Amino acid sequence: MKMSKLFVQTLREYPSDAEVVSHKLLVKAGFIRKLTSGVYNYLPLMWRVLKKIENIVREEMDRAGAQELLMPFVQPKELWEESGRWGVYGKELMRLKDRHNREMCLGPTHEEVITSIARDGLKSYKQLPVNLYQIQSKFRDEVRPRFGLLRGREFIMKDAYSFATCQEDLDKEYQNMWNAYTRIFNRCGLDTKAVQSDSGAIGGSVSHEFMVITDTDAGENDVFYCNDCDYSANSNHAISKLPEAVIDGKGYFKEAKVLDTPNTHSIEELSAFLNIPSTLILKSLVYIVDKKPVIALIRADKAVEETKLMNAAGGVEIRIATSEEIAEMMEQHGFNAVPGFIGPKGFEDIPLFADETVRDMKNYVVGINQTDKHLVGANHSDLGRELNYVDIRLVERGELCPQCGKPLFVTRGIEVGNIFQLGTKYSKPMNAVYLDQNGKAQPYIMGCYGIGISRTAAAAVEAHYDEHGIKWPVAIAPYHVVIVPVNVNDELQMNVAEKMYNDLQAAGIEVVLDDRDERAGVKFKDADLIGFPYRVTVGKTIAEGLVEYKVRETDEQEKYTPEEATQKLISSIKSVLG
RNA sequence: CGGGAUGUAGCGCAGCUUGGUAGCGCACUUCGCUUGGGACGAAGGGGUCGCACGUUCAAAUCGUGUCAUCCCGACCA
Repeated sequence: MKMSKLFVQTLREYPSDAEVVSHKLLVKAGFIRKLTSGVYNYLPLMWRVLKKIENIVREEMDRAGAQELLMPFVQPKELWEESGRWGVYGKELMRLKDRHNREMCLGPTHEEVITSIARDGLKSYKQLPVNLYQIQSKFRDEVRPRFGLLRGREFIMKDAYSFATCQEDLDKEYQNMWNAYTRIFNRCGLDTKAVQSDSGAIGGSVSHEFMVITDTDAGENDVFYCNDCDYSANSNHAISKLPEAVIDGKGYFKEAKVLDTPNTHSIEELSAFLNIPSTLILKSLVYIVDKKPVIALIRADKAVEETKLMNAAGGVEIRIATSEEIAEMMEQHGFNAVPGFIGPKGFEDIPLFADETVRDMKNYVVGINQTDKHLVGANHSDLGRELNYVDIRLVERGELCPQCGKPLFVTRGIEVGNIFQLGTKYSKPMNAVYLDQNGKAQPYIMGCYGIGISRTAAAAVEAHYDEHGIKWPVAIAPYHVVIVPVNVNDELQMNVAEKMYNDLQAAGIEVVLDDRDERAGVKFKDADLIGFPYRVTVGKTIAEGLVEYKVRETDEQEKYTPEEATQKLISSIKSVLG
């Protein structure tokens, strides 16, 4: 490709609306342009990158035995009613009506459609297991799109769905996809970590997310990991061991009694007033899950992880209750205490979840719904109901690995892929069944596996850049090499540059010849910004028969004859591409 | 949806307080000059000032409304 004809407009300045590196650089270097909020044009350079990622994904999925298909972008409401998600998916589901007033949606994911395909086509156990995938644009009407391609509303995704007759086959396919994902991200030049995660609205039980680790704002997830073993998890799913703590207050309280605790609205104030560690206080928190109140009990020095509580309560939406809502709840139950003095007793009709940290607490302090009073020396028998224990605790820095007991570390990550075990979450309600050996109808055991193609591209930029621009990994770079003749009016320089250009192209290398009549500085700036992995400069040293060879990633720089440089480029690039 | 801001040429911005010919830098076109890290000179092209209504002799500028975009909090590839 001749640079003079390449459709690209690099900018001198960063766009004013971009926050994160990948967004700034992709716009400045002329890869993308925003069309409307969260929706981007993929310009020719970007499209080449995306196609390369797609092809890597395609090759590895095919190699793993999956079959590609393509499903519609628009889906009918009826299917979503079958799965029960029309009502629960929320506003991210872009709903629309056709001219006959039939309700439709833009596909944010395709469990429903693939399940309907499967139940029509997979009638016998002899056809299973099967894994079907597609690469397609998705639309999710995100509340707040941001970070350019990292969180667009429209984005390109590879989504795969597996169907099996038993858990064992699902486990096998799950591992198979895990291995494929590891190969895919490696080939894309990305280091990823597979972390345990919450399964969210898509549902299911076991799931992992593939994270590109990046300690910048672009990483929207907190990842806890252990350096001594393989444990790692998204913060919404992480568990930990806690250091030893005082959880029996018998040294402080001889018997259970109500004590005046004036103005102790916070845990800090209460523990200071009573002169006890906060680990002896039982904290009662009120959340609103799907518009209904839920009480969470947890040891007072710890915080609640809302996603865990939401899952325990079986909801899809959670937030902490407002003080007005708490006041209303108090009133309905004949109390008038303010937040800070809430206790579980007297709210027997409200669902209650006690964190595991509560299980072994004894002779502790708890609110009794009376302002300026607490019950001290309390035990579970004083709470007025049986406690059901569940882990709803937010893991924090400094806690210990649940597997090996060493300290956990935390970092930020960009989620570029995930794998879920769905089980029969969709096949059962949608009556998607096959006949087993005994002729009996059985629902498929399903899994689903996603990769954000456009997000992976952006994550690659987050992981590979410097102050001059992008440093694309060779495997996904829009072009491998740029040849820069310093002076296009110098016949010798141009002849050498064109010969190398032709030779490299003949060898299957993707190369751009910067034939613009610009000063060298302009061409170098653009080459660095766009991020060509290799640059060859044909300048004055051609008089001695030498050209300059430069590697963008490492800044390694050498002088070679044109023939040597050509050979070196071919062998370096071929060794990466395999 | 709450809270904060911004809409003026492809990009980045000034002008608005105090109403009167729409400006600057980059990019683009032509010519000259220059050619190893975003040169220089000259001459050009390009704008419904987000939109609507209002006030006024006159609105980018004042008022009302509306739309869009961005940033901070709850979702997810």
